[in-house]
Amino acid sequence: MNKSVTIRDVARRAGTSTATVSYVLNDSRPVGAETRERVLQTVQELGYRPSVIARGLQARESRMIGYSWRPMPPDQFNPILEKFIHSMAEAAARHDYHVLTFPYPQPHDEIKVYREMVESGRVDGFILPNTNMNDRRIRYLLDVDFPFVAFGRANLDWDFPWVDVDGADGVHQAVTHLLELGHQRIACLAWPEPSLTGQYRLRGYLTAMAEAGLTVDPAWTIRVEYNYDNAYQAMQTWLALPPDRRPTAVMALTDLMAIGVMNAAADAGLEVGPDLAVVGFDDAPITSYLRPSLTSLRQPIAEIGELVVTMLIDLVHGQELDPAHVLLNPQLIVRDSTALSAQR
Amino acid sequence: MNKSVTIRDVARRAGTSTATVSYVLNDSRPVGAETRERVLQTVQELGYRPSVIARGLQARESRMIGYSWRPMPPDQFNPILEKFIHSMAEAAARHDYHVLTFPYPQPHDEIKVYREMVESGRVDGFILPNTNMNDRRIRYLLDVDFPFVAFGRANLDWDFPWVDVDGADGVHQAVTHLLELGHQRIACLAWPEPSLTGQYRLRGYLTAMAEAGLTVDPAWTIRVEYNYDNAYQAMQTWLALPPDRRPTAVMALTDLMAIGVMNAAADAGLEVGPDLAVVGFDDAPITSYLRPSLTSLRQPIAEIGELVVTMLIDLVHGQELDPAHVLLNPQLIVRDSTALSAQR
DNA sequence: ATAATGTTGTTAATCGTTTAACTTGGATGT
DNA sequence: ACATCCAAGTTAAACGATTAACAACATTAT
Repeated sequence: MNKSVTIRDVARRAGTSTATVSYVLNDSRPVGAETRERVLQTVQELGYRPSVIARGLQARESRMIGYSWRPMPPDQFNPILEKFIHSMAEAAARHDYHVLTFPYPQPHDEIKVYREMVESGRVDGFILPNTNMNDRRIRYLLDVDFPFVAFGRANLDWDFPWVDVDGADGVHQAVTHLLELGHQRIACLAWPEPSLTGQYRLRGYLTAMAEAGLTVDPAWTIRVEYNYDNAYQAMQTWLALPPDRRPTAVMALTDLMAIGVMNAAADAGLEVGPDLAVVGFDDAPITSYLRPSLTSLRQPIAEIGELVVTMLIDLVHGQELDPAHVLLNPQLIVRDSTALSAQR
Repeated sequence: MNKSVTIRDVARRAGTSTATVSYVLNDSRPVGAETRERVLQTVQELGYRPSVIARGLQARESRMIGYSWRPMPPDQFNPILEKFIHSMAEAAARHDYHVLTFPYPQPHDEIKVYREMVESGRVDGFILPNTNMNDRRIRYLLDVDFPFVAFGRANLDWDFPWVDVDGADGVHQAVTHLLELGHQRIACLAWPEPSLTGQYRLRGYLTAMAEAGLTVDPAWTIRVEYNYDNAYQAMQTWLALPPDRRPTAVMALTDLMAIGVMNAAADAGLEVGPDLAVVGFDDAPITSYLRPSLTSLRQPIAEIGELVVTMLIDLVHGQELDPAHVLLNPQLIVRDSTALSAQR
């Protein structure tokens, strides 16, 4: 690890003061053409690069964006994480920022960990995923007035910048698609009450059904914690309903739950597609390789990653956010799990 | 964003010098009990927390670990990334380090991006995934003597610290399992020649077959670029072989390729498991939900993440690495895709 | 001719820590 | 009684940049 070259080395070798070197490098004040050339030349020769730390101290900034996500249990997957981080990292790099990932805090330690980051000057702002009502992280950051942009919404009366996917619209699209296919008894495999995202998505289901003038059998909505087994069992519950109440289509709030539904149906001898339509949410890469392939809702993850980061950087620079709230529509990707006739 | 409180504020309020505050906080020199108490008290009151940037400047360190991975195309998935980053972030945090993720450089820009990180003092070291022979990143970091730990191996004559999963052992385990089930015509769906990981895994196949005294039909090894379609087509090629040369089992080098194989077989009317055994690699969460569920090799990802980070931190602190090279065995998870009789 | 202005450079303070070197006053040893 | 040593502080110099304030000199205006 070779001793790193500092601005002083450059100045000495170029026969100028460090100030001049700095002015040249940052174009922050005119410098005589000749001197300028000499400095640039020397910078090249020595391979000098300013220390981001020293710069950070002077400018009181870290040029780091904090990001922490709720890790999945080993039997589940997060189909969007990779793309999300990567698009954030890319957008950040374009502005000379970087993404700092830190472990998700234990339930009641959130504040402690975030506070640490804030007070030690580790980061200039945060991107917050997995938001929910009364989110303690949001509450804290609002209280101390620290820059952040959320991926997801929270309390309506909290004013903070966010970007979110319109789950209601997505599910509405999907259910409308099912209705157009002729389905009437459509079920929705939802999440427990407290999940805000779950609420929005469920609302999309309910409004689509209402718009179609259909009465929704309460049995068609089952709320379960997010995992495979719960989804599998939920489908079994539906299969046990009398034929005239049994759903012919299921809207599942995630792909993994949709897979549970598909497998339960297949195990009961149904053919997914013709006998039972299934739609998922997230459009995980695996969906297209499943048999049958799974109709799902694709979130514009790359766009969101890019957006939250550029918004955050604007915010850090003290700018007002033009739209401080952005709601993006997911895209319905129709595959075989909602096909009326057998595939292949 | 409240004006942050500095060590000077603490010193003034506690009626001492900043040096004393620093000594108290770092336990770097004895301080009188009374003064010590007063300082700690004041730190509490003001909620003071040292600036990591100022510290970094003084100590010439960033306490950041750089990590960049090759992103997957949208139709593929990286089943281990999330767990890996998270375990790294966790291990790092325990030592007051953090993980900085940056976008994967374009093929010939690797050095540029890494050099930037090194020379600007952004990070104190790197974790390098997706290594390969003649890896430019490794070559560069070795040349400038900058700390890093690789997840994966490279040229045998390059001396650098790494942790890797023993792909040869993993595939050997799997093929042995297939042999024990009575399979003799076992195929291997491999990667193009240049992939070092691919070479190791393929070797495991060849040695297992050799140990069993079986002659390997050259047609049983097909090398393809990593994706679903190529795997699907490879299986079709095998199915077109005359019955006495047609494989009854396939070892695929990744789960996604295994899925391609399974689907091609199913489409050809075979029942995966009884008619054709399939084994994958990585044990993606999805494997257990596939029909049939997929036998696969699980890598100890969390352990690796923890290991590479602690090794790197030792390295950064100038310590010699006890074992500078660690080879971990994957674990074979047997599921239905290698079951002899139909499932359920 | 003199003042005002512009150009190009330097000096030195600053950001928030750490830490080597110094001060002070008391205790200890002979 | 006097040198020595120790304990417990403080002072000030880094670390590597940025930048306000100043200086020197040339140019232009009056």
